[in-house]
Amino acid sequence: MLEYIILGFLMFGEKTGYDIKQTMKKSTSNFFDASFGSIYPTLTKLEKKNYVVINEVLEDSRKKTLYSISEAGKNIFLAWLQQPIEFSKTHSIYLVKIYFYSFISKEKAIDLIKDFIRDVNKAIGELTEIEEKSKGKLDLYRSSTIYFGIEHYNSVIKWCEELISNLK
Amino acid sequence: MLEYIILGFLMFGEKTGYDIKQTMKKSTSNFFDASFGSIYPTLTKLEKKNYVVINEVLEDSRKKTLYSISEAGKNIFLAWLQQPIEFSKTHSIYLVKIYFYSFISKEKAIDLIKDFIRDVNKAIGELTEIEEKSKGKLDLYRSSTIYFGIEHYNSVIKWCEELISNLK
DNA sequence: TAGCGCATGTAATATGTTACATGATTTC
DNA sequence: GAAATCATGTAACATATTACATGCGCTA
Repeated sequence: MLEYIILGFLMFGEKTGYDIKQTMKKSTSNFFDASFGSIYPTLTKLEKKNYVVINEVLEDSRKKTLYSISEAGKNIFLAWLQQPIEFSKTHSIYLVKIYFYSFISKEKAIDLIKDFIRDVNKAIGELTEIEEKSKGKLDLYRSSTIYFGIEHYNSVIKWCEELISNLK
Repeated sequence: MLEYIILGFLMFGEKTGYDIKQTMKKSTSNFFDASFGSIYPTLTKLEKKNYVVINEVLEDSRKKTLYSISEAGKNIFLAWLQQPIEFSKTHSIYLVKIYFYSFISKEKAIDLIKDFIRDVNKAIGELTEIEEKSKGKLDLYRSSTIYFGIEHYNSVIKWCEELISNLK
């Protein structure tokens, strides 16, 4: 999976491993993120498969390893992209915990859910900031996914609040 | 994670590994699921830690390995449950793909999104069936998570439709 | 008697995170 | 001169999936 996503980011232009991590943080992190510990080994793997090409440069007196996508890389990326969207059920650990809340007191449950709402609101704030900054810079698809994140988190909060009011 | 979730299911009563899988399918699979290949080894691990107790029985001339939660198991489960809900960003692979749709034609993108909507609708149908069957049988928390799934999928469809209409 | 559901389990494989390790450059 | 950011990478560890392997009991 990560292989394709990295290729996707390289479709927008050559990048270092560090750049990829930054781009993820500022764009897909609300629905997909990866660590350096997976990005660098994946880039090495992609290079061995000849899907990316390495270009060592000295930029601003700082040496960088720039990766760019090869023709073969573009081909397999586009083939993947045109395959049906796999409908994978979203792994939401927060729901799992709430699922079992009948085993704790109502008051404790409400407190925990309220704390959670605070965290979700924080995430909305971060995403809104990203949305503001990227205004006009992104294509419809990319800006829609950010918008989706905000909408989704809002619906999570709404659901939490309804749950609390039903509990009372 | 799975360790706690299995303990949670055992809080409702003793179960076999197979039972746990079935229960997940009929309750949490829209936001959390596990395979036999992870359930059985986890049960063994929990037994070694003395968090569950094994009870080999012969039920309907069929031998079963029933697991029940121990006092120690209840304690660590409840301790986990009362800790703050970790706000983990949801991993949604479908969004990743759509994020890169600027690299395919608008027509192709619309077709793929429409196919996806069909799959999501199918999932809503399955969840609605589960909701119908469990009506009145579940506590507020558990029924809320099912309701959440339906609401969430509906919002995914709404978002997809808006995206399509914006594309046109 | 074939196939399905019940029931348990292992091995190979995939996939990724966290922590560690290093070192340069830039900003305060 | 300290701290933050840029930049790359490895090793230990965690976690889970898929495929395989096995076998019983029920039903069409």
